[in-house]
Amino acid sequence: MTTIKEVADLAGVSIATVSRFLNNPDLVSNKTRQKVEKVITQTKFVPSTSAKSLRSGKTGLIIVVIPRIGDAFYDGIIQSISKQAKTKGYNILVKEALFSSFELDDYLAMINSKQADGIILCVSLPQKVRDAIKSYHGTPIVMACEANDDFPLPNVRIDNFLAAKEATDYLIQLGHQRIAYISGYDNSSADKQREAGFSQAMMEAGLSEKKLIIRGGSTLEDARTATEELLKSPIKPTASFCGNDEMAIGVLHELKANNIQVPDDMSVIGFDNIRYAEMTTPTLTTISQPNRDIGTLTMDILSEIIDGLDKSNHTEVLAHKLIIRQSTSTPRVS
Amino acid sequence: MTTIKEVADLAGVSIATVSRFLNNPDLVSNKTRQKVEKVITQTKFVPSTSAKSLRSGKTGLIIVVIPRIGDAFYDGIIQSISKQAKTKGYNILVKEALFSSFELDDYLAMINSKQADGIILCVSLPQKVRDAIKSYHGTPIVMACEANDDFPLPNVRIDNFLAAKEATDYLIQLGHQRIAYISGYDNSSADKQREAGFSQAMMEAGLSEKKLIIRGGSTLEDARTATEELLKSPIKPTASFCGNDEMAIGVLHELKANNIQVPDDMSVIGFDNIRYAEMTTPTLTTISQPNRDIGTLTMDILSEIIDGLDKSNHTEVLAHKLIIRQSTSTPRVS
DNA sequence: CCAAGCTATTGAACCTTTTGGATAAAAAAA
DNA sequence: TTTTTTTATCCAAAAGGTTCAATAGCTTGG
Repeated sequence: MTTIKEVADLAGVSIATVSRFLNNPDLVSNKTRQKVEKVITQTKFVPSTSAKSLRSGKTGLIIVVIPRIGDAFYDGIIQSISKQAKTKGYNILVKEALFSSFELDDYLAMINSKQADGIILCVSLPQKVRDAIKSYHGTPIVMACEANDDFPLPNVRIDNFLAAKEATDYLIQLGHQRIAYISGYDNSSADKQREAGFSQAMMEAGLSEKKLIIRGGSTLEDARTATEELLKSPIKPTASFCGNDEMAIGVLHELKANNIQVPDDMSVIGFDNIRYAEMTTPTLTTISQPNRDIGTLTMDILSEIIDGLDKSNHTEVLAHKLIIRQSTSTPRVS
Repeated sequence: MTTIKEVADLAGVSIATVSRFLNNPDLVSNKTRQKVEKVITQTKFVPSTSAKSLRSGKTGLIIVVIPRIGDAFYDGIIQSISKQAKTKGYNILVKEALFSSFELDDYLAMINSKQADGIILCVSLPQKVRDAIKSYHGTPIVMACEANDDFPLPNVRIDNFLAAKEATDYLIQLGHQRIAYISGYDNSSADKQREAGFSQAMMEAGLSEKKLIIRGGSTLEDARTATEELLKSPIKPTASFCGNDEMAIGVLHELKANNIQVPDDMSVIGFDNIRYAEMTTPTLTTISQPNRDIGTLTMDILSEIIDGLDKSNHTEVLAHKLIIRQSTSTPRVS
């Protein structure tokens, strides 16, 4: 591993000059510039990340935390964050916070150890973590798609409450009365908001008695048990609204396995509009989040905070959209 | 940001002792241990990552490069790598190498700058990168699911050639003669192997004239143009074999949009057995890769290399499996 | 009671880079 | 030519840890 010192020696200059060549090339004369450049290319010198960031206090890195690698929803977000990050000179790395495999200590280390210049959270912080970092503030954080109310962090998202209410209103307007809400990721504030929006819509329609809330999750297994519960419920829902598309697709699959026709016997609505939502049979009615815009904006705000602007409590709410496809219809008259 | 010096001062000990408390607690007496512990918890001290790794030459980090966040196939791999990494004391971060957004310089920086203790590549290295690092060797690398032959790196994978040949043989055995191969990710050596296996099977069956090779990709858009090409081909295939499930699902969707019945008018086989493969209509025949085993083994080997063992050219080939579902059948007699 | 052997702690060197102040060399002004 | 200004380079001090060799304080054995 070549060091800056070796490069300096080989080029016959001081290490300060090499460093300048790397960071402020215009401050070094043409002649030396060439000498240094030659040595650097032939030694394949790359400055040590740790030394660089120890000295400068900058890592050039943004860590994005998502609940699960391979969840189609985060595709667009990551891509737009990545793109925007590049224009600001940052590199992004993704951390999976799957099923509490990412623990308190991991969070604290990430936040307090200057491992990155900024953090984008696409997950809600577990209670324990919130408690632990309540007063203190290390690495700047912005939340995307999520938000927590007891410990506010700047965030960019849609109005999950309103979106869920609209979706539920749509089902009600179609004539459904007995409707189930099947939740998504545990521990997601967005999911809680969605559930609240659902309940609100049911209440306003005077259907509170006929609502059913089922704990879903994010795997096929979760969908299976949720569907089971859905089908054996005495309320006999004619429609179900899922906390995310992943869950909705699982439910669709399970309903088919149980010979329940969608939408005739059961309408299904998802949330997120992932790319698979239009590839199911029937295609999935869902709510679309402007994920690329969320990503771009999140990165912009994070970058401003890193540059010293105070954006605490800053909240940006973008527009969602109900996408009507084939999985919803008026309930079959029985 | 508290530093080790501040902790030392507050606890009335030297920084060496604090460091020892952190890394070799058994070398420090009970009394001092308590003093230091108290100060650390109340100052919320977390050692600086960069200082630590600058001095020790270790980062405790493994970077995993995958083609795309949100590709369901990498789910299991990342989870198993993560789990195994944890037992070895490493933390993993994921880098998306999407569509050449991750360039030569990014690769070189990652490999040469000691940013991580090891790298797991779930993508093939672009030619330019291979050329650039041919002789030199920085951070240890192991490939998972992929391999490149001109510049061999230790790798863990299935026999993609054989798997593809088997899948094709299966179609032939069902009675298909005019078969298309629709490729997956560009630049994937695994995909090239699959195509070769397909061609071999067709040749051995004397069907080389009746084969069709279409450049697919990894997005719905790619699937759309590939399906278009598939349908207007003079060869009129009765079966198509896709380089990955993502593509196969897209093709399934496009065929449906064109009113082509699967499997009656067209059999479809995918590759990877992602979780959505059993949720499509019809469910997807595909080849399953033992992705969790691949992940675990890859991490084991990487860890050994980091510890100094020589595993260059080490190749581990695990068993794949053809999973027959509803998307394949004998061709309709016409 | 003293030499020898432990144990717990410390001081200082070191890892690699950035950067501000000092210096030398070159160019411009007097 | 001498003085001033500008430009290019260098020296050395950080940055926050780890670790080795040295030291101080105790205990043990003879």
